Amino acid sequence: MSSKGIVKRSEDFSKWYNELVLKAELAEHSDVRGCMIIKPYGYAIWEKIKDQLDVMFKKTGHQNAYFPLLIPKSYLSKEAAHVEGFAKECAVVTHYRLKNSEDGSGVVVDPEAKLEEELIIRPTSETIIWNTYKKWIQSYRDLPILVNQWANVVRWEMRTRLFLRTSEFLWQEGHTAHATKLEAIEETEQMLDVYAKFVEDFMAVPVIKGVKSENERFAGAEETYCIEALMQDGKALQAGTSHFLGQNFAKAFDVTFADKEGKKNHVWATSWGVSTRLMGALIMTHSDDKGLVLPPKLSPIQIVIVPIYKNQDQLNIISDYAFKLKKELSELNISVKFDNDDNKKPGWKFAEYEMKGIPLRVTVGPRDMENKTVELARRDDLTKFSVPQEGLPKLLLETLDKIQEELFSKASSFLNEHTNQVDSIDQMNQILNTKGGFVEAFWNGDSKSEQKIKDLTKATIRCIPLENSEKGNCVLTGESSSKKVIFARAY
RNA sequence: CGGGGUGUAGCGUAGCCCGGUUAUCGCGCCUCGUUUGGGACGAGGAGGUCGCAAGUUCGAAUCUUGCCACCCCGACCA
Repeated sequence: MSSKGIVKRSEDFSKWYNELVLKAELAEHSDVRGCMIIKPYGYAIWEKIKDQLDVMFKKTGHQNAYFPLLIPKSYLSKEAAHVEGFAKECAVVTHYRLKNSEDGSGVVVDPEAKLEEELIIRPTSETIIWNTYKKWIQSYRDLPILVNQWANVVRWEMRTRLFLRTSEFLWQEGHTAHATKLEAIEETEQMLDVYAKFVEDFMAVPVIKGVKSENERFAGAEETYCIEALMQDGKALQAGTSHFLGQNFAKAFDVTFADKEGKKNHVWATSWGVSTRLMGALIMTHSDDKGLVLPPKLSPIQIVIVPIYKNQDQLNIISDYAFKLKKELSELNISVKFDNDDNKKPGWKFAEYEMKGIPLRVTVGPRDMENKTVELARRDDLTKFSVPQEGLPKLLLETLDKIQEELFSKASSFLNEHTNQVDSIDQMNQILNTKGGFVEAFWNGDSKSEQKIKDLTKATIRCIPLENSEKGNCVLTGESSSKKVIFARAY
């Protein structure tokens, strides 16, 4: 199906990433520019991500709902900053019918079927949701509204990359409405914590929590909280955002509620989202030159059993054992594949499951059956060792946990080693041009300085970390500043 | 939108500069047999609007013009 191997990370990281996505059968390009087909294996990983996040959202009191894909154009113009941020990348529906072309060569848009008001394919759902919340909210008793939706959105990006930035992508967007500012801010922070916890505990990707500078803030938000991850090539990737929207959308859509005293107030809002971009973060954090490396908690298949045999009798004996092991592991909630496909040789299977990132491989051959052992191979560090069949399920369970932990600690070490403090632009450039990574520096808080630094270094402020008490001098102007921020070149 | 590149079988490609009979090779696919502890081997077989359109020519995958699509780098980007 696919030829051997992929280009090395050290040769061409970008190419490595693309080849990996294709060869691990996560996704492929569609015939529409910037759109991707998520293949079953890639989608299985996304489903794991989705299912776990969904549990976490529900535990924090949220419910799922679904709002329409198409939004009246007029909605988008109601919040000024919001339209400014999204207008340039909206796909627009102008007609509702096709007809056969006169020359019979295909179909054409029927000019008679022009829509009175054009429809926008949602780039995000704030506008349609706040238009709806207006109808749902009259009293403080109607609050809070804690709703999430799993959906697809379309943003007509100039340049796209599989999972990292596609014209259409899958995501969840939470949209909540609150009676007080404090409650909305608490919600925003809570969801940021949910994201950070998920990304660290399940994806094994360490993140830095912070808020965005004004320049990088979500269009229409008063404050954008984010988690930032660091990829193996030293570039940053925004992994999730949680926005405190203040009363901007409530005012734009005239959403008010009567408080206990009967006084009318505008509602306070939040929105928060993560997307299939998380797949990109997952891939670029752990994978290596042999292919994908998946953390056990998100791997659709956690253990693969590969039999080695010379004849049907041997296969029968091994199969009996493999099915028994598979059953025992299933009882421990471990997902197992026994690959007894006779058309592929073991070596082919080894390489294939390495490409797919299966965390653990159990190899069983006649020799093993005789010695009552199996061979265990870890995907993350590529070690192999022989272990007794006695007590194997428990050992496998422990090893999966260990892999999960070690992936996280390895990624954390990488992040720490690639976080450097600087106090001059020269130093910043020097770091960014060599090892890359996060650069901590003080900043005077001015958007113009931020832009200037970007022009000089191609680095943007990824975030202003939440815990932050030191003082220093602005890396650009030398002014005294209490804002220690994280710069990086980013995806 | 600027710069670069690509388009030939399911996938990856040679051929193109310098036009010439039946379009190259590898992987994959089908059949049979032998194999199976790190991407097996042999024999046989199937599979092609050479991105699209027009032009030049006795003759076009190859030359000319136009168009389309995608990829990469940049600008842009929650």
